[in-house]
Amino acid sequence: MEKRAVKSMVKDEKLIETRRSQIIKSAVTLFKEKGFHRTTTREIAKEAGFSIGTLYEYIREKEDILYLVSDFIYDQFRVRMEEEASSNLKSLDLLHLVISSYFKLVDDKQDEMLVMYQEAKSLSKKSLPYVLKKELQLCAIFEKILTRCVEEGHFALSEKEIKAAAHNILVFGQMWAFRRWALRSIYTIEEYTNIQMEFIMKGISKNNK
Amino acid sequence: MEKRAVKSMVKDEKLIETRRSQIIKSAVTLFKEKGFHRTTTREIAKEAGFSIGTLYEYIREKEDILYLVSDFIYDQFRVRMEEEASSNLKSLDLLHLVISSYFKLVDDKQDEMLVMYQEAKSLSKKSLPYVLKKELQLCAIFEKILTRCVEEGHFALSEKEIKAAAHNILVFGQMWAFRRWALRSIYTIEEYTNIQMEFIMKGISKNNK
Amino acid sequence: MEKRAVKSMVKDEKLIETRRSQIIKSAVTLFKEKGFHRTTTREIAKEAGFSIGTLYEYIREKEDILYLVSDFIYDQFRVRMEEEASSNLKSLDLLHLVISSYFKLVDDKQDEMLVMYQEAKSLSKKSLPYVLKKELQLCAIFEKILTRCVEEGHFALSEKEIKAAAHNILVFGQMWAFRRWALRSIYTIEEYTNIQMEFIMKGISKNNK
Amino acid sequence: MEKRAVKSMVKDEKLIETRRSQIIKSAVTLFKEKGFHRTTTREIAKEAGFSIGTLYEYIREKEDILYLVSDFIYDQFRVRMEEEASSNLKSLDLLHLVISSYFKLVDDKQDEMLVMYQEAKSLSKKSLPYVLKKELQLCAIFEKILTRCVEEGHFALSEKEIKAAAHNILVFGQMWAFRRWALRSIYTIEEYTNIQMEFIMKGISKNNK
DNA sequence: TATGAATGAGACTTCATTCAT
DNA sequence: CATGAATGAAGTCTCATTCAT
Repeated sequence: MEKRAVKSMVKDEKLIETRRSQIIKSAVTLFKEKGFHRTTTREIAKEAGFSIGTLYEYIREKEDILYLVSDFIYDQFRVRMEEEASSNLKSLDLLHLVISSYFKLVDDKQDEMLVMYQEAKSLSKKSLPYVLKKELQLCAIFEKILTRCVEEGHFALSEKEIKAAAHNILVFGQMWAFRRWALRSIYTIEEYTNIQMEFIMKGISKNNK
Repeated sequence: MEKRAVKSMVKDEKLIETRRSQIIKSAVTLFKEKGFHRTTTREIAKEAGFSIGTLYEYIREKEDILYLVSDFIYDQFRVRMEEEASSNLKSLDLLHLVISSYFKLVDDKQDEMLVMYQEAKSLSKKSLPYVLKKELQLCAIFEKILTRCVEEGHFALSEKEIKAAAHNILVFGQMWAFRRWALRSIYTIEEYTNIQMEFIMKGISKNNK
Repeated sequence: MEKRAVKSMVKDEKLIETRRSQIIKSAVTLFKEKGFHRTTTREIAKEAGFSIGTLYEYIREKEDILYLVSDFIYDQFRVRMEEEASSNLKSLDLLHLVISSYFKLVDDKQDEMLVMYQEAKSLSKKSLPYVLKKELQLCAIFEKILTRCVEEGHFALSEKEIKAAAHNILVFGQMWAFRRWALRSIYTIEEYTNIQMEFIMKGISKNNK
Repeated sequence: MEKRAVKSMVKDEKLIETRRSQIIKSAVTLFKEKGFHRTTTREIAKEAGFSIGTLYEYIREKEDILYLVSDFIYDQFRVRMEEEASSNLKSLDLLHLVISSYFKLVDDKQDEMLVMYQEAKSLSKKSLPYVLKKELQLCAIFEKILTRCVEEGHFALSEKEIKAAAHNILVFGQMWAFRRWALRSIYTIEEYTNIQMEFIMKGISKNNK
């Protein structure tokens, strides 16, 4: 199974989906502001426009909400990036494209990113593996493109170097969210993208050294 | 002032120092395990070996503990890295040295790092600026060395590129802690250091592109 | 606004009223016995027959209870006295009537009076003005009657003397509660009323001196 | 015994007296400001200029301080008033003199008065009788003078009326302290004294009615 | 299904009092 | 006699979760 099941008292699957997306939306708004621990379930229900009782019809415990949120955000990212990654471009161009649209996405979803990276550690042992797996899926997108680049001779990277590069790209995106307190006063997202893009491309380049 | 004052009811400065380092030690142990929010002040006091009353003789509120912990960890890093950074080496060698000892340090203090990066967001508006400043001080260490390298003609980097590079180096270190769930199964710290070192050095290198 | 708002988490206004009067009743009982400061919120909840959590659904903080109690007691007095004060009597008879029924009321609500006068000083800056205003409303009832008496030529009192007389009457009532340790062993309430009534009537009389 | 014994660990009686008057002075200052319950023993010790440990060498428990304070204030009043009461004047003049100097004293010691009347109810069962007795002693001063006045034919008052009058006088003084929130904006102490003096004198006068 | 009042464990924090130095 | 660090009981308040309606 790709997703961890979150038990609901309600049968109507459609309704579950509707309610849960309301929950997620409200939760993101609030977590952004005050973090997971300082947000109460009551607040989430209120923000979502229904009662605390109703909230608990769609989740079993507070932690479920954090999982739903994380899951949702990751899916958003994955879907968008897989879309880009399926473009019919030459591998090197694709790499550029996906990196820069990833950065753009991060800038767009800055708050969501922040929530995810700051609250992920609050996930229970039960949920964490699911979320980490999603992170690896994002990683895999870059790995695949990088592998193609290597296969097509653009770079000469070992397996491990490819993995490292993929992680690095991902983290460079996350940085823009979690270090925004420092970065935003120095760079626009375009500048940041350019500088990091060059850093990455040189960092995985062949010759040199 | 470099540090935020944390009020204590006790007068004996020596004792304050002793007790506070006991508090810090215990807090790190517990935060590591359960995070700041899930750790109770009672647990911290107990772990430190004294009563809850005594704990509150040395701090004013729970958040003080998080500040003390952050402050302590940053100081540890800064001191160690400033030591390294004052080595009498040629700039390029110094860069290598400081980066690799920084990575070693991160590996060593993995738990502390994790605590710091995961709980920093729980710091109050009051404490946060002090902690962010400390992060920038670490950043500055790398900036200085990079600037020297540029001045000595090893790289051709703009001001903004230097800053980006410094942040990147710092984050590559932090990654080892906060992505250890993925990285540790792929790399040893030495491998990780080598790969990232190469990535960095190429990333800031002159030619190529 | 005449009353300070006390926030409740509960929406049902009827229920709020019910619960709050339970709270007030319990609080009076306990404050009587041990005073505001020595009474715990837990005890109040228990006495009221619900849990501490429920108590806090109807108040925001302990001090709210004291305010509710004061407010309630004052209202009781005001309502009863305004009723009497609207009797269709000649002014002088009305004065006698209202004074003696006020004394009777004080005797009746001895405990409540005591609580109010002993704990009022524990009211926060936030609540105090509201309660003092209520005290002045009681005062005003006597002032009005006295003014009519003066207008009808029964007494010759200046504005300031009227105010003093009103305060004196009020305090003579309160005395019966807060000096009961001394007075009850000397007088019955009827005796006390008679003696003080004469004292008052002579005290504000015309001739003499 | 006139006074309740307050146990001390220290033998030197002189020292006990010195320290206790320091304690009383500090306590009055603080009680004035925040009341007995909100004042901590630590604060009292600090205000008095010695350590909490030392404080507890001279008292057994916090409540002792309240007793000492009450006892001290009453003594002040009694001493001053007995002085006045022993003047060689005709009874009626003496009554005027003692009443007006009592009112003056009350105005002078407004804060102490307030403390006493507001915190007395916090006295334990153990101390209360002693303090009430002191209040009765003050009462007795007026009773004695009034009795003389009656004996000398100035008024025609029964035993019970004398007692009531004495209580009334006392309470009129206290009022100036505990209703100062209302009275001070209407009267100066001289006005207040004059108005109440007339009220009292008429209130106990013979003829009329 | 939806509601929201009720619950109570448990969190943080204070402070009177003790006792070794 | 003086000190002040240590103690821990007890207080206020919060909030996730339940359940009758």
